[in-house]
Amino acid sequence: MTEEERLRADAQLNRERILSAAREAFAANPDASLNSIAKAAGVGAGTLYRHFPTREALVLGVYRHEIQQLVDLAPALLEQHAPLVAMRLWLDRLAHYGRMKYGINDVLHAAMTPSVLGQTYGPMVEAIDQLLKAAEALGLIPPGTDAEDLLLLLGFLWRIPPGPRATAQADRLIDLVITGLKGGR
Amino acid sequence: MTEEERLRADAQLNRERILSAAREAFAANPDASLNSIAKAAGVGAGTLYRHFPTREALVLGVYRHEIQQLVDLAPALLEQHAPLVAMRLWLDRLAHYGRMKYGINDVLHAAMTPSVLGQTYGPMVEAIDQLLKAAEALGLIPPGTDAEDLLLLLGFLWRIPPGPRATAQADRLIDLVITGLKGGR
DNA sequence: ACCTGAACACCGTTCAAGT
DNA sequence: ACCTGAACACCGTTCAAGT
Repeated sequence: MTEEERLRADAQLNRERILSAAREAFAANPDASLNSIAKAAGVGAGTLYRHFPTREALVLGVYRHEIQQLVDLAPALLEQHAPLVAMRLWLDRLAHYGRMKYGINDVLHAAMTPSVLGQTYGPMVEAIDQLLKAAEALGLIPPGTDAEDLLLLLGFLWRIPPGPRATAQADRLIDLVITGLKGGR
Repeated sequence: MTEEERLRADAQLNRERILSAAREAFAANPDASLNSIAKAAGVGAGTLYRHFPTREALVLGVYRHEIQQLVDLAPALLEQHAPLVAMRLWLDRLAHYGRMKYGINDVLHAAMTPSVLGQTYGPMVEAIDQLLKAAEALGLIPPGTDAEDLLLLLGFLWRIPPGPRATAQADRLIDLVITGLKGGR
């Protein structure tokens, strides 16, 4: 990233310290306070706020790579599988992220909101759109399903109550969604 | 309610003052602080906390009647319409609640969580179950869909971004869900 | 039996002062 | 140009003291 290069050396170091401390803190407790993260990072509160003006921005910074992996996975799956199989596998992967307790729930929620910082929202929608378009092209689903609609619908994935039944419930609901997508075909 | 009758007269009055103040406060701002609500109700903070130990409990108290109306609506609709039509109308109503900005989003979220205070969760699941069972009985949908699954899935209704497109988006997604329920029939 | 409201620990956010 | 950290206003929650 060019933006990162332009930072002064100490600023760059602080940024990495904050991200590292936040990663640990969120893993232990998704609601960790920003002040406590700043302290753990050995950094003034104001420094954290300049690097990450909002809580969402910080969470997004922490999970940037994970989200990118998810986005990159869509075209990769489409190369190796039939569209609806790729869709299914991608949704399983999304559900997997939803189930980890790293507080990634919040980030995906943030990634789902077409907010100002939505550098992540766009790519997520695009990934889903690729999957939809591939299935449409083969006539597997009726055309016209909106990728943003689907992303909104998929929000249930990170609200599944944790526990041994979580995976089965996710599977059942993904089945229902895919059936809905096929629209009677 | 027998419990309410057993309250001392002043306690009963305070309870009503709190609910009334909370209703107004939440209408203006769903994130209104509990202290500010206690002050607006002319009541000590401790009093609010004894009546409603958690924020959820207070929000639930405020919207108790609205939720009850929604629950009662399911059997009423089933008497006058075919099961899938009743389902559709009920979901429209649910979406309508989701769209009002009264902070009812929070309450429905609370009503969806099988939490300790779930006096509302049970009835909501039951209402959905009635709609599902009626459709199953006529073979309109395959048997076995779990009402709790469906309620979880429906969470998108109160996360629809407000605006002129909200209604249309809700309609599209409800269509998709109903198609998914029908499972190819 | 119920209520009050000061007090506590903590939160997000800002900003003067430093380097 | 960037950082520090005290300070501010506010939060949820508790609990001794009242009636």
